[in-house]
Amino acid sequence: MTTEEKKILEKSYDPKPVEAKWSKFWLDNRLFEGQVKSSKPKFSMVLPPPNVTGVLHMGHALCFTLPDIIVRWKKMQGYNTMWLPGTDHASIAVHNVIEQSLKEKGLSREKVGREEFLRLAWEWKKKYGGVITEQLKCLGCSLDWSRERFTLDEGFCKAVNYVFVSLYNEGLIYRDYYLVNRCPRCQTVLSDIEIEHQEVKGHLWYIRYPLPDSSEELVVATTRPETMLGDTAVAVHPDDERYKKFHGKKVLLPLQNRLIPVITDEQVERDFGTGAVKVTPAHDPVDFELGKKHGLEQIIVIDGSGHMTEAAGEEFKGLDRFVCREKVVEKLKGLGYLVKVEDYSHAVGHCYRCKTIIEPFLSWQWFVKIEPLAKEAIKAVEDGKIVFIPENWTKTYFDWMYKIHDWCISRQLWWGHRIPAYYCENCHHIMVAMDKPAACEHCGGPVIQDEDVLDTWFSSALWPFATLGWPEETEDLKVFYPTDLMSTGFDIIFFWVARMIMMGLKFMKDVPFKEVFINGLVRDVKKRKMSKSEGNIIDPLEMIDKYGTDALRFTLASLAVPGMDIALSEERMAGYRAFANKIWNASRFVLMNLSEEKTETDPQALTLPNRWIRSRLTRVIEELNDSLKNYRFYEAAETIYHFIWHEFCDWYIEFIKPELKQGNKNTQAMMQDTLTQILKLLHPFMPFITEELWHHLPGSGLSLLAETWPVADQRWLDEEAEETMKFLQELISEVRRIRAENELPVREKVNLWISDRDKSQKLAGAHEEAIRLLAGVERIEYVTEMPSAGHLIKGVAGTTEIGLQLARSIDKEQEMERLQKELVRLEEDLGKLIVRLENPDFKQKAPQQVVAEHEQRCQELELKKEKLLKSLSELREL
RNA sequence: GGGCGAUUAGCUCAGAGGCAGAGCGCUACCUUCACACGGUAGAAGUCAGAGGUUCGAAUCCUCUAUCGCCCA
Repeated sequence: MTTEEKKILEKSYDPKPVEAKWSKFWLDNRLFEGQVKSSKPKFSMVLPPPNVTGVLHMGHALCFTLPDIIVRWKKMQGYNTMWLPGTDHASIAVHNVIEQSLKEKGLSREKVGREEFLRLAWEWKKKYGGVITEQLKCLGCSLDWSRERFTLDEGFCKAVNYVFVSLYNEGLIYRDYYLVNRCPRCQTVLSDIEIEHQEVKGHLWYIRYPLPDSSEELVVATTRPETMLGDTAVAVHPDDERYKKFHGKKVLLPLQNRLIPVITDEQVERDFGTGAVKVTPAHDPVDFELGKKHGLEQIIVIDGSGHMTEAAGEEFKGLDRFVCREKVVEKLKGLGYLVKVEDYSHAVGHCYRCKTIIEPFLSWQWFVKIEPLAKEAIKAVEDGKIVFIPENWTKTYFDWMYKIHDWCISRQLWWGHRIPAYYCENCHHIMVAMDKPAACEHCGGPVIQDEDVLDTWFSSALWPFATLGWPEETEDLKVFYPTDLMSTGFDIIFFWVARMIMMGLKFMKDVPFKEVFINGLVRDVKKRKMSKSEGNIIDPLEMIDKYGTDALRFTLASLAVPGMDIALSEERMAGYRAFANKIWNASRFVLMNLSEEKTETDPQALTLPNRWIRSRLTRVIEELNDSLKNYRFYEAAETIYHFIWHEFCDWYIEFIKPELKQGNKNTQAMMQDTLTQILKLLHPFMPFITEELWHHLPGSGLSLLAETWPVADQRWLDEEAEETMKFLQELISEVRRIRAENELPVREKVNLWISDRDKSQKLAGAHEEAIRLLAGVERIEYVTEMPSAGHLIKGVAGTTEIGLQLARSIDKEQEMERLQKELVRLEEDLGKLIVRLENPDFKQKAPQQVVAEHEQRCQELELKKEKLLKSLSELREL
């Protein structure tokens, strides 16, 4: 930048050109890339890969901004940082997109075939898969794009196959004929955790199952009458007196005219319905277990698309399951089998992708035997090798891990990692291998590969190490695994975090990350989930357009209280846009007041405001480090915000104006240096504006990101400067307050009297110019004896009495009223203190320091009260 | 049914034993020379309710109410 460009700043900050410039600059200069060979300590992370189908939403914005703050902070602290980005192939989501587009053309996946379908999917990925990554770059995240990965790229496929084969060979992956959750719309099975339970208002139908050749009958209650077509038993509790006479008998299944046994099992809940339940092993998870235990036949009456099968009977075959329900009920009613109907609400499983009601479905599927893996994963957290932040998520994690079910990993989809299992067409022998066997290892017959693909989460579970080149022994793997931090939402602790821990421990023999930071959900201002149907989505790109990326990032950081959901408000964002503008203008002021030649600071000759701001800065650095170390982003944001606006701008800059006017070079240099430190501290939160401003300062280098993080040098701490400054601030504020209360316009200059002459002259004497400027004062008098209240308007700064001399005369009544009001307020505070101090228990039991603080405060208030009373009596005597 | 969290200024939220806080909004004054996306000053609270522990509770414990989320 030329000197000319450096000098001139626009009057207000325009984020757009600045953001475009620096995001390109950072990438061009490869500032985000991790180094394989480096003497620095490493800090690595992997980005939770967004779906290729994704468009950037606030959840992403939050989940990516927070760790970016950490990465930039770490990098400036001298770490070799590496944050690996990438995308997830999102099996079901892409599958649905392609199927939809086929449907629009009057085609279906069956019609075009697997090969063509996959060709279309890859084409789609090429075209749209980069959208989300481009949007990510807008956020200014310091991601190492040279290491970008995709869960379906070549290396990843190899890793996935390797894992599948290994686990199979160890007996941790098996194939079973099992009742699984199937989405009839997506036409695939889903794992247990892909099911969302929702309360649904339904009915409880009571159906009569008669005993043949008898007038007796059993009445069963069910929420799904259509499944009765597949009943193979009725179950009662063995101790249920009502039904003892039915033990060992058979009942007639209406509509189907089959005889089914009455079985007894302790699992049966006697309180549910009539205490007798129908058993449909092929269509209900509980009944499935019951059926296995009692050796019952499994009759499939509903197929994978939610339609009735042949086994349901001629009359119902081909009907949709819900149409069939109505028909069955109607039929039962007509034949007198329906006893009654009750309203009943119960939880029903829905597909997490398309919200269709799940159908339990009996079929051959692949499973991961999870217990041995979960055991290690539990231990790692118990041993503190992985820490959840906030820690209450640990409990949730354990709760889930202890009652974990085997994981159904096969999906009846085409887009994804095809299961590396092969079947002999002759003898049906199963072979699991990295590559397709030429022929059956038993009989030499031809082999075909399993049609199904793996659950998307199976591959994402390998993300922290497969992205680093595993199963090859790469340098990246050696340097960057295990990663240091995983930042993600609580909604995928089970889907993803737990499984990464299991797979990492299994295949890398080490945890995939040391800390898991769980951020909240981003909600709208009314705390509702953002959703398209509600129309309450706040689009991050729109916000960036309106307020700038830095403002968006700062808003998210300031609202990120660990463990809490975020209610995002646009007003707040506008506030932080103003903050960006404030920094812009503070920098503008600094630039306008720098002299041409380069100056060095002389720490020995610093004036009060400089000593004060450096002392404060030192404390702020400590506070920031502490907040960031503990992921208290909101706290860090508040600290830096307050420091910049209300200390650096409101007091420091205002205070040094006289010194600058006098051409104090030392102050100039100090001001510039302080601004530099501030820009560094703010950089992780607001990378764009800070980078831009820093480049305007003389002596800047390649990038602020490559600079070192400020160190809290204890030598800068200056109690005396802070004390003096506090007095001057109180003094100035008190004058301003009195001015405002007496409606004195700025132009009407007043004279200021300050008591305690020796002390106050020592504190304020050197800063009269600043006091005059900030308080609108003409002449300052230091006195030992204050003139009486009739001549001055009185106030107290700290414990020092002050008085303002007006050009016009004082309104006695008004002034008395003002003082009276203040006296009342003061006495209230004092009263509370005295009550406490007069309590002997307090003095005895409270810590000495607390007692001392109370006593000191009490004395101060007493002094103040005395002065107020004196002023009042003086006025009264007038 | 089990679990987790919330309830503090008009709004959004901090605070986790020792003076009740911030931002926005509101009121009044101010276009003073970095900034009106600004400055100065101000008003605004039964810290959901009831008990308890403590010298002292918004903060710890128990219960209640309301709202939200997760799991079954």
